[in-house]
Parts: sequence; structure tokens; C-alpha cells
Amino acid sequence: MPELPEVETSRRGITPHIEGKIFKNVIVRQARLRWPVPESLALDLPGLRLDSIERRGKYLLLATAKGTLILHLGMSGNLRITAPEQAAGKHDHIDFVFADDTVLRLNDQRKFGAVLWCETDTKAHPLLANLGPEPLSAEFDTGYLCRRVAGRAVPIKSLIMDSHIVVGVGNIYASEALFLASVQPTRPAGQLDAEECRQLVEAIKTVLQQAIEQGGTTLRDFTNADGKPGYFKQSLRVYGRGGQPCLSCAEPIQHLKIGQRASYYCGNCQR
DNA sequence: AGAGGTACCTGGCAGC
DNA sequence: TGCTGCCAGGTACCTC
Repeated sequence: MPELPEVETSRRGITPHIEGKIFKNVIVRQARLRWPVPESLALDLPGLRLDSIERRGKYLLLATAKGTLILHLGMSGNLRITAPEQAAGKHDHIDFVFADDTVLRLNDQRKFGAVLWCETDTKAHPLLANLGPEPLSAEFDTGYLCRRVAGRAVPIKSLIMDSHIVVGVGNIYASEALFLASVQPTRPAGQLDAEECRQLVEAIKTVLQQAIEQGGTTLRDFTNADGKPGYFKQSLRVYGRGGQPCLSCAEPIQHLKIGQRASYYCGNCQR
């Protein structure tokens, strides 16, 4: 489900409901997520104040004075604000209950998500230490991408989806950004010239920013903290439109696999 | 170091 | 109706 815009939408949705509140308890119904949910959570969290909710790539960082809760939503994860009297449904794996009985509930059908506890500097955490820059930051610019594509033979789509290059660009927005930049997803990354890198950087920023503004993309089941879907789906230009006419030139949109992931592009508009 | 494939898990859908 | 196979928004980890 969630790429950067969906995670950011979740972050913005849950923050006003829980920031500054005190953890009361944690209910773990399913500890077998991507990695086992630490058993110590039930001991560590109660009594701690949730100081801030930050995002790094697709990770959410819930900071307290004693440590940081690291959340990842995987492919199908979802966070909702609810109340204890709302019975947990299928795949509602974890409840974080606050002192005022606000509940932050993690639902994750496919269990690719993660809940971890980090008592040291999160920047040094193995999952976070080697991540690439934030796509919406100034650090992610033409010069940076030019340096990272140099000598690389992988398809450009695979490269921009690599979180060690740049975080947050998932399968939907990779196809969309490449369309905006008029670059074919199959192109070996090292073949892009500086102008193409510039256009791609700009396209990634544009697509992600627009998706955030529209509350993310809901294909099947993504909802924000209030249970509402995102509205970016209607803005998708190529993703999921295989065989349909390109919105720019009316040629049929191509559909193929790149690195085992569904990819969509216009063979006429993208070079 | 880079490239490519596999694994984790559940459920919806197409095709037979 | 029921079975099989394929597909899905992510990414760590393995081998070559």
C-alpha cells in the first residue's frame, strides 16, 4: 500500500490525535510481523510521553524520552485512530492505547509491516542508517542523481525505487514520475544525461508533493487515520492503465515487468 | 560492488 | 462451486 505520500498522510492524520499524550498500554494480538514485535514494548512504553512523530522515508518514528518506536506499514499496513470500545477486526494486530483512551491501531493484512523499539540514536539504526536522501529535500537534486546513475546498468525505474538511492519512491510513483519526465522506465540508469536527471528529479518531487496534497493513492485498501481514502488515484497518468490511451498522445500505454514489478509507460512520449 | 532472484503473508480475481 | 495460479502499494537478504 503505502509509499511516501501515504505514510506522510498517515503521519499527519494521527499526529494531532496522539502527539504529547502518555502511552497507557500496548495490546499485541499478532507479534509475527516482518520481524517479531519486541515483547519489551508492554514494559517499556507505559508511562512514556509521545514527544513527536517524524517520518524518514516510509518509516514513522514515534519518539519518547526513553526510546523511539519505529513503524513501517509494509505493503498493506494502515494506521487508524479509534477507541477501546471499538472491537478489533481482522488483521488489527496492535493497539497503542493512550492515557485518555485514544487508540492508535495498526492493521496489516499481509504482515510485511514492522514495529520496532530503538533506545539509541535512530540515525544509527541499521534500517535507517544507509537510506538515501528525502526526495522532497534540497539534498535530492540534479547533481546528486547524476552521480548516483553514473555507471549503473539497472533500469532507471529500479534505481529510483532503491531506498539507498532515494527514499519513498515506490512502484506507483516511480511509473508516474518517469512519465512526467518523459523517460522510459527500462533505460539503463547510466544512460541518462544531466537534463534527463534534472527532469526526473523535478518529476519525482512534483508527483510526491501532489499525492501528499491529495491524501495519497487508494488502490484497494489504503485509508488515512480517519478511515478515508486518498484521492490521487484519479490523477494517475500511467499506473494501472495498460492498453488504455496515453493522456498526452493517445497511443496505448505499455505494461511490462521490470525487476518483477508491474510497470507502465507510453512508448511514444517516453524516450 | 552490482545485478538478479527469493522470501515473508493474505486475499482477490481470472480461468478452467 | 471449487481448485489453481497469478497478482498486489515493500524491502531485506541471498547468491552469482
